[in-house]
Amino acid sequence: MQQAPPQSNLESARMIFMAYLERKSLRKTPERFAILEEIYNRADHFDVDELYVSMKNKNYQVSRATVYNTLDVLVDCDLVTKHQFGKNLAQYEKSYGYRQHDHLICTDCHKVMEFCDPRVQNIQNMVGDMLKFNVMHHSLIFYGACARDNCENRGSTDRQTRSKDAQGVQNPVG
Amino acid sequence: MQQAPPQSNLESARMIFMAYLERKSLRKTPERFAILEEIYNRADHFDVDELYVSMKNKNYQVSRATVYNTLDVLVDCDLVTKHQFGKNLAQYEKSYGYRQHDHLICTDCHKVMEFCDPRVQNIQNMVGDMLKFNVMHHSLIFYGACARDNCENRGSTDRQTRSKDAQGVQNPVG
DNA sequence: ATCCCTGCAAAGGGTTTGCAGACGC
DNA sequence: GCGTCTGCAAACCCTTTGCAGGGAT
Repeated sequence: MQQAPPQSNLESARMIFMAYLERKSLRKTPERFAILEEIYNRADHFDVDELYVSMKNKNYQVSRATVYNTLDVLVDCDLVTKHQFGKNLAQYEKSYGYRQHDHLICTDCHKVMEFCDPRVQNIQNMVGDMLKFNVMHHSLIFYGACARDNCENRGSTDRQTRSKDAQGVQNPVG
Repeated sequence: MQQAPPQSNLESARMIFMAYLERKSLRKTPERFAILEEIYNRADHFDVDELYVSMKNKNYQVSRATVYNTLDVLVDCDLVTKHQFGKNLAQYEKSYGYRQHDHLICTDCHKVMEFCDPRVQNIQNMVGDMLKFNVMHHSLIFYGACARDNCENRGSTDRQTRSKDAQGVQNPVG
């Protein structure tokens, strides 16, 4: 009657982070661990500002510069993945204990869905071999229209006028 | 002893563009066709500024605003594809008469290679069906290390200090 | 005590926008 | 002639950077 505690991933991540900082001779500051914790307590995707505001709302004092800096470190040790979902706004997502997956994005409402297909890995291996390329990771995104009844901006194909329709949305990743 | 004229794609593209502008009741300005021509005479990928400078160098008077505006229109009618190769700098590429392909990017020297694997299309179709998602297009990028002898920045894995190593390169797409 | 890391604010760089004049229709 | 498109420059927004003070080692 009980689920696996969501803390377990956080705990593992914390240990991995600790080891990484040690190995690289980086300092184990409280800010770095607080940011890691905040990320691993979140679901889905987020951008820098969402993370920053979220921590501010919990009265945790951090600066944007530190958030940026720490995210770089976390991406480097593979605890966080950075995405560029077609906008000029980096999106992040925890990656430890999260099964390998790729994304579908609705170009109307910007909803993000996930899927997993092992053939992607096969392609990656084969192409890497053929082109003598040591592939470390990949990004696969399908863009299209979702089937939600309440999908916003449905059929707004008119990007002729300089409008904010498809670009100015603050929270693209639901 | 003669190759297929590179103009043929340009001619087709021009006609498609013409029809599109007509259908959308947009104006057929000389700037729009000049930009289309410049793009279809280029090879590989480019960013907005490269295109802008390239036209300036040929003494063709255009403004950046018009380049941005026209690229939007061209992307909308599928004559040009827009990429976000992990940086905050949009890259573009002509897409008519160019076989469908995906990309490998060297994280050291930023060299871009292309490959084509039909299985990607299969995955796209299957995932779209399963998740009731009308997939229009996709982006698949493999990141890794190329095998070139003269690959720059090889092994610069230290992104700890705030450096420009992996980010500040001006011409990432060779 | 050292010097890396944080926080702040300013700078940077790509993209968007407002406005006036030009020109396709 | 009307209304859209262009060109210019300023505004915008995310991200990076410089610097001084603070805290991890």
